[in-house]
Formats: sequence, C-alpha cells, structure tokens
Amino acid sequence: MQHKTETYTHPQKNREMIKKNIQRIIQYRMCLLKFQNLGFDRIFSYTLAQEIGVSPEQVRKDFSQFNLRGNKKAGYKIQEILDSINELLHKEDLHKIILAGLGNIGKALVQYKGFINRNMQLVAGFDIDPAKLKKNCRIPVFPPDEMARVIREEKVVIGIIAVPEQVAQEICNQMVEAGIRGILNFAPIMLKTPPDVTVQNISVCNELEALIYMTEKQEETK
Amino acid sequence: MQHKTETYTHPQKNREMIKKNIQRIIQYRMCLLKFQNLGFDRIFSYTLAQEIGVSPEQVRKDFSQFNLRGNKKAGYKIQEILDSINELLHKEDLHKIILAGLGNIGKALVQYKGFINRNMQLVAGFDIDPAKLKKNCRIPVFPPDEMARVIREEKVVIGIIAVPEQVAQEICNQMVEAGIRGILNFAPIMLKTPPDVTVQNISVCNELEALIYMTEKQEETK
DNA sequence: TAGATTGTTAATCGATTAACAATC
DNA sequence: TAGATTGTTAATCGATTAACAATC
Repeated sequence: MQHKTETYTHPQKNREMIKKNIQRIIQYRMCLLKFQNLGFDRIFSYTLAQEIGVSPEQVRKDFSQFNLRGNKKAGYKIQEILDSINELLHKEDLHKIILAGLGNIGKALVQYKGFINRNMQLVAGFDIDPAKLKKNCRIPVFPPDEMARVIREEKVVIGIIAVPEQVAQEICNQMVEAGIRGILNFAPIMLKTPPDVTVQNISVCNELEALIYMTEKQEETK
Repeated sequence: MQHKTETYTHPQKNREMIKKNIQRIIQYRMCLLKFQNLGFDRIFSYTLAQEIGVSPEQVRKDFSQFNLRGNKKAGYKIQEILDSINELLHKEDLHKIILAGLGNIGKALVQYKGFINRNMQLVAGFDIDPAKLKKNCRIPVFPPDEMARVIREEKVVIGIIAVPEQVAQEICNQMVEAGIRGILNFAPIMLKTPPDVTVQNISVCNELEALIYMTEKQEETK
C-alpha cells in the first residue's frame, strides 16, 4: 500500500488545545451556577478547583488567560465570572442546531428538554424513514433532501450526526456544503471535513471500552 | 561520577494519561478493522496516522509502548496488531454492564444493539418509575433497591449513570458500595468516588457548547 | 497588622515531534 | 542493493505546577 506524498500537517493540534481549555471553562461555569444556587456570591480558586478536580493554580491561570479577574483576599465574584464566561461563550445568543438521524440517540436528543436552558435549540431533525417524519411538532422532522434548505433558511451552523456509519460521511458532506461549520458526531468514524469545520466525536462504546480497561488495570495493580 | 541504575521502572503515569493513550489505541482498533474489511492485511503507520488524525511517529510510539511490533519495510500486520489490542483490552471476555435510569439516554442505550459486537453486555437496568419496570425482556428493568443484589449476583463492575442530576451521587454511592469499579456518567455533575473507582463523564451539552465556541472562534479569525 | 488569596513569572515535567540508526 | 519503514533516543514545546510578590 503506497501512501500519498503530500506533506503531513496537524491542523487539529492547536484546536485540541483550545477545546481542552474551553471544556474547563464550561465546567467552571456549571460549578459556579451550582454554588450560586446554594446562596454563595463569592468563591475561591481553591474551592472551585477542588470541585472540578484541578489545581487552584490551574483555575487562576485559566481565569487570568480569559481575563476573568478575581479579588485578592476575597476571591472571585461568582456573578462577575459567570457574566464574563457567558459573554465568552456567547451565551446571550440562541444557538440553532439541526439533527440528522432519528434513531435511538436522535430520539433521545429530540426529547431532551435541557438545551434551551443553555441557550441552544434543536430546530429540526432529518430522517430517511417516512414513518419518522413530523410536521407540526416542537421539533419537526423532514426528509434528508430538505436539509440544505432548512440549514440555509434558518442560518444554522451547528449539526449533530446520529445516522448509521455507512451514510455519516455523505450526510456530513451535505451539511458542510449547506453551511454547517461545527458537527457533533455520534457515528463511529472519523469524518473528513474542510479545515474550517470543527468536528467533535462522541462514542459511548469507546468510552465504555476505555473505562473497562482502566478498571481492570486498577484491579491488577492492587 | 554517578552511573545509571540497572533497573528500569515505568514511571507511575496518572490516570488521565492512560485514558488518553487507551482512547487512541481504541481508535486504532476501529481503523484497523475498517482496513481489514476493505481487504488489506498490512498497514503502515503513516496510513493509520492520517486516518485518525495523529502523526505517524505517534502511532509507532504508541504501538511500541504497548509492545505492538511492526515489520520494517512491510509495516504492521493488521491481524497481529488487532490480536494484541484485543488481548490488551481483554476483548476475549464478555464485560457486563448495568444501567441506572431509563430516561431518554437510558432508553437509547437499552435499544442499542452494538454492545455485543464489542463484547459488552447490558445485563440490567434500574428505574424508580414502576411503569418502566420489565421482567422478561432482553434487558430486564428492576427497581433501584434491587441494584445491589444484581451487581453482586452477576459480578458486574461497570455501571452507567443516566439518572437526573439530583439523585446521581446517591445512585453512584450505591453502585460503589455494591462493587462497581468503573462508572460512565451522563449526569452533569462531578461524582465523588473513592480513588480506586474510575469515572468517565459524557455531556452532550458541554460538547455542544465547546463546539459552538470553537465554531464562532473559527469564524472570527477568518 | 497578620494572614490569606490572587496573579504572574519561572521551573518542571512529560507528551509530542524530530532525527536517525536499524533493517527488511 | 536502494529505498522505505520501523523503533528508539534526543530535542522540543507547551501545559501544568511551584514559587512568590502584590495586595486586600
């Protein structure tokens, strides 16, 4: 098997780093909301760090990097940090999302009520099975050939792929062609996309396999 | 002058590192299976690397670290590497899994047919809602107070938490108490567990939020 | 003030990448 | 053989941690 001679590049590398940082910021946000609900209006880096399992230095470094400022001695004002994080994450906007594939995962996502609390909205689903089409529902389901139209009309840039592996790449291509710029992929393949499209993969099976390995490893070393 | 000591011991790697490595190994496995199905019986580090989006050096390093050997000039024998990875992941054993919470995600997992192909089996579900209980199904659903009994009788060590946030920690405690050592957690909280219990979190909302951030970041820098 | 906490700079650590010897 | 590819050691790079000055 001869491989192509084009030079190898790592377009994902820098992206991985941003992804990891922003994932931590999102965790901070969830944790801050929790403490706010418990009645606190200030929090120390130490407390936050302990809650999400990182070092206090990491928290301060992260906050500093994203220009989230605290108060020496009195810690961080929860509301202030939340406002900054929300601004950073553009939480004031409603983010429209489309979904391809109304199988088990797709159905679960359509029924999930928590998106709106986080300023996200599933605006439409798409499935090839006529039995799954719905018109006048909270979230309508259309045939796949209407996907491009909906994406363009609603100006959606985020898509979820929950279709079988065999058609995932094709659906991905259609999404990208119509204007989707970020894809959450549940299909167990690496999607090929242009460099300006971000893909995030979720695989329950992979996570379980990793978990099983870790657990057995743990037992061995006991 | 100080001379090197003869014994070489692997430095104790932290859990995050092992997790990341093993996730890559799992991806290699999926990719190797794909190429095997396409009729290839050998593969080069370069090909594999390109397919899953890492460097060829990374692939060779990973394989080397897990003692997976290739052949200079002829690359790696797919079947040989697959056998080694399967052994590493204990793929010859059937891994039993229990599931707490038959909500949207829980239902999707129960209906998912792909576990058995990867030597994993959902042996029971648990839900507090009497309407969701099932006795003589492929995957029976019991009330929560039977969880400890099932875990012990079936010797299950892996559990999935797909219950509401408010009861997640309590269910987690019950699982750990009964012998669960690895938890896949869909609840949006950091579970508190003893150090010998491994937790893997999945949050669709967090992934979507990160994706939205990355996508908007990308647009800005265009 | 004394003590606690932030925020930044420097040091460390370890994963990734580069280089290259081995060898098929 | 000549060329290609593996496998390992060394270099790099950058995230994490430590140290500590600033300051509330």
